[in-house]
Amino acid sequence: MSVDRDHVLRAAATLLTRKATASMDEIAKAAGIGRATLHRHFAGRDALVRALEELGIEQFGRALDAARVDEGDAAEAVRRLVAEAEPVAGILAFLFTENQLYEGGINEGWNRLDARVQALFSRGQEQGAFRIDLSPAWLTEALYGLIGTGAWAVQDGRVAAKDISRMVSELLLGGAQRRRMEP
Amino acid sequence: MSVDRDHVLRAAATLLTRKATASMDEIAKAAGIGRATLHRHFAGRDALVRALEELGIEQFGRALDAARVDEGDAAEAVRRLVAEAEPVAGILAFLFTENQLYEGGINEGWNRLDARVQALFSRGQEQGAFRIDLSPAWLTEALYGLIGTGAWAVQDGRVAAKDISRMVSELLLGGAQRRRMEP
DNA sequence: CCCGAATGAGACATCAACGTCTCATTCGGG
DNA sequence: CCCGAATGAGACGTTGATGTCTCATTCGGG
Repeated sequence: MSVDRDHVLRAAATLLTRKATASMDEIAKAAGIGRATLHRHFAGRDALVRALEELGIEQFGRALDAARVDEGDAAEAVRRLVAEAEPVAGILAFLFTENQLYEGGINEGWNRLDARVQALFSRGQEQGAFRIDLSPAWLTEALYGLIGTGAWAVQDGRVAAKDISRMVSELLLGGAQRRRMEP
Repeated sequence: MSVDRDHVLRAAATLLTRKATASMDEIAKAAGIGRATLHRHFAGRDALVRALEELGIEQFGRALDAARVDEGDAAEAVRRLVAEAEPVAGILAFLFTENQLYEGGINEGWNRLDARVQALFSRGQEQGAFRIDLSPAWLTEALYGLIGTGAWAVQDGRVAAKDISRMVSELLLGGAQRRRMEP
């Protein structure tokens, strides 16, 4: 009987990824519960979005952990990160745009995650694996942007789901041009 | 006295890029006109967004023309396109997300533009300049996504405006890894 | 200079979503 | 089995945005 809070959040994330302006009623229906019950668990839309943000931060944090971004070859670490982040891509896409849509305080949790991603790119630069003419800050933005773009492309059927992780990491790391690594 | 329709659209684009949910009243104020006058020129919010879409399509079409994407080295053509598209980046970012936010028919005009961008990437692949394991469709999505991400990053001061064109095209073409072109 | 057209400010009704509340129903532990 | 807790459906008032309308003011061409 008791509503599974996590299940509701995941349903909300799935719907909001597809339609960021979905109403509380639509979210409730998508989660298979009544609107009143939704309000019993989340004080309001803001609270729901904030909870979703917490979930996204936690999940992406786990992805960073699972990808062991501090270990081994930086490029491989980026590939692992993109792959681990794939299940959270939808939530990230929603939150990434949400932060642009509504002006308002950024959740402090993002700063920690941003720092870890930036550290990964910095490490890659220091090891000589990444070019230094693209700033870690921009590479971090691009990582988020490409993950979100990929999530939408899959959503709309423009790219196959099975390819998206490779498409994102390969583009981010190697770009569109044919290349050969330096010796 | 007569209101400059184009000026209103540009003001709306600037505001909506920063806050996609801005009300008609906010848009009117941003354009320096009264809300009633805004309604006299655009039947409603939908009409305004559609007009903005027309503007974006036209401007990006001009960017494609100016970049001469059918001529010369494909990589250089991409650089020219990104540079030419920079002034429209804000509108593109807004429309790109708008198309995700609200389900609804896509303006036919986008198909023509998409086709031209995809043709550019296909040409690059055929000439051996671009890798063939990233589909033109995905590269096109990535181009839009990175332009939008760049516009936001500049908006929020995370990347310097003067760098963004190079940041986008270099990442899109060369990726984050150090590389050397094939002989 | 003068009159018509366009504008700005604001009143007004409408509408959709929100948040709160009630009440009957249902689920599940004791 | 039974009672309490949780749920679903829906009514209700509120709020914010929308679209329409009026009216005084202002601009600019003739």
